Amino acid sequence: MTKVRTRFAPSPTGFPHVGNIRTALFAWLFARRHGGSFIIRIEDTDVARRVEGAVETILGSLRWLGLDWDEGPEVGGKYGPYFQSQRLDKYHEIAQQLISQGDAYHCYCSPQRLEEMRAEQVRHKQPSGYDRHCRELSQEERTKKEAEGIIPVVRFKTPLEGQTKFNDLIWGELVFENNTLDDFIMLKSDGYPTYHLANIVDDHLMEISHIIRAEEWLSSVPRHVLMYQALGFEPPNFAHLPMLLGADRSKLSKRHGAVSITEYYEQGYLPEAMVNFLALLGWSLDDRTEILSRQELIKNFSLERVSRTAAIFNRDKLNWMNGVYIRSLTADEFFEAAEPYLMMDRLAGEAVISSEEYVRNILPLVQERAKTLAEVAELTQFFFVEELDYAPNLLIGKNMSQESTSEALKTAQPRLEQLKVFDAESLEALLRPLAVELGLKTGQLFGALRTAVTGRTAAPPLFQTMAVLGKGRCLKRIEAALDRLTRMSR
RNA sequence: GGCGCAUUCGUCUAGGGGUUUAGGACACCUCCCUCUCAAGGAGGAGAUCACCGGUUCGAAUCCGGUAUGCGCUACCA
Repeated sequence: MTKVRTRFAPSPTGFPHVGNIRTALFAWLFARRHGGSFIIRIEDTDVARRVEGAVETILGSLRWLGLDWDEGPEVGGKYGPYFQSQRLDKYHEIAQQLISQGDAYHCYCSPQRLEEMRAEQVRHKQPSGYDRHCRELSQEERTKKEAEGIIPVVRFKTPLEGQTKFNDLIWGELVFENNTLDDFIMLKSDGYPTYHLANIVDDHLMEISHIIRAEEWLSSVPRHVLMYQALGFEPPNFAHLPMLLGADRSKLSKRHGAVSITEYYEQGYLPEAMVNFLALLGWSLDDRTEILSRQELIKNFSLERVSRTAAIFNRDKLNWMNGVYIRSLTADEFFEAAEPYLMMDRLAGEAVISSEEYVRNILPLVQERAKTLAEVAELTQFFFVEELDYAPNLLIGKNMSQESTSEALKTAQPRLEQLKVFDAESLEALLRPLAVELGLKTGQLFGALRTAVTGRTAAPPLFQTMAVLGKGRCLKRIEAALDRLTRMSR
């Protein structure tokens, strides 16, 4: 195989869609798997849809996921420039060449005429497509149009008959009848190329070996192949990836929830989990392996194992996988990962700054309970608040009354007070026998204490939680709990 | 309307003529562990392999048709 060169060619028209990022991942994996190059090319040929800052966001997302590029924005490369808006001369040159060869022509049709033509076609339920009105214009007709000041577009002169065949690494051999293709626009009247022109020119000039992109481009391939043929260029290999769908099986879009990869960062998904999850959307190693590290992914990735059916983005599975990755972190790594999210919360953020040690003690208690990093601040909130806020009846456990609960807490109070070493072992050694003494089940006593101390019925294990909280806070909270209980009876 | 593609548990998927009582994972349910929640362990339920026909001794796997879905059909990518 010749040197592998793949590219990711986003257009900066908005946020980085997870579907696009998945495409980037596959192209990156393929390049890395074969020791090739991964190139980023910005397809900014649609002036009207260009969005400020989009390029930065896209690049930032790739960096976050660890998808590094060998050529492209910021790093340069000998095939640059990597922004199509800076390569206009190349497209004009090729367009001119095709015109001279008789493989392309100027079209002076107005948008209105095209629109009417389309409406007419729809009305008569005819195949849509350009009617080739300007295909055989004479020199005089053209000079006349030019004199009128009409700026033409350039259309490709698609062969009227014959077939165009090509092989796709994922879909196999595909055949299209040329007469179902119309004379598409290559160069717009604003001087910018359309996707089709810019794409084939750049992929050729940049010596791209494998075009790995989404399935939605599959039906454009014959057009591209026709252009490659007219130009005498060797077409690259094609590999079209199956689509990513929303839960209702329609193209993944905003109404399906988070579609921008940036939202996954914001919600606290780990890049490793995201990469692993995305890789499994349309690709699999075998019938059982789910968790694969970046290195394993690179080592095993192959286009042969890419599926041909569209995949629905399954949020539940992502959550599970993110949990797996969170649990695999060391305490230090988890702290590093969670810190930025903690900083976004006022109380947790203050704690990180004023007593990092305290926070470092807290985090292990929620690590195996968190599905996302953004969740950590919420899970640990009770460690940071001054006053707990909860419904008093949460203190009263199963088969317990207000009195028995008060009694239990009151008995525990002085004993905790007297405890010399306030760690998990000592607490357990103290509280288990206490439950027996009070004639309570451990769940009853511990439940009351848990609510008193955390304000919740679901929390990390009690003894560790109390130990981290410290004797002072625990006693204060138990006192507050007793207050609530007595206030209840009035 | 035309062209193209796809269709295996709710979801992601394995399996590509006999080894399949169609395997795994998420989600769901039960039980175990257990101070709650998680995590972990053991089970369970869940797929007439879209449908119809054909080829074959034998089809989820090959072929044809139908249905459904998706993509393209822009001076958007």
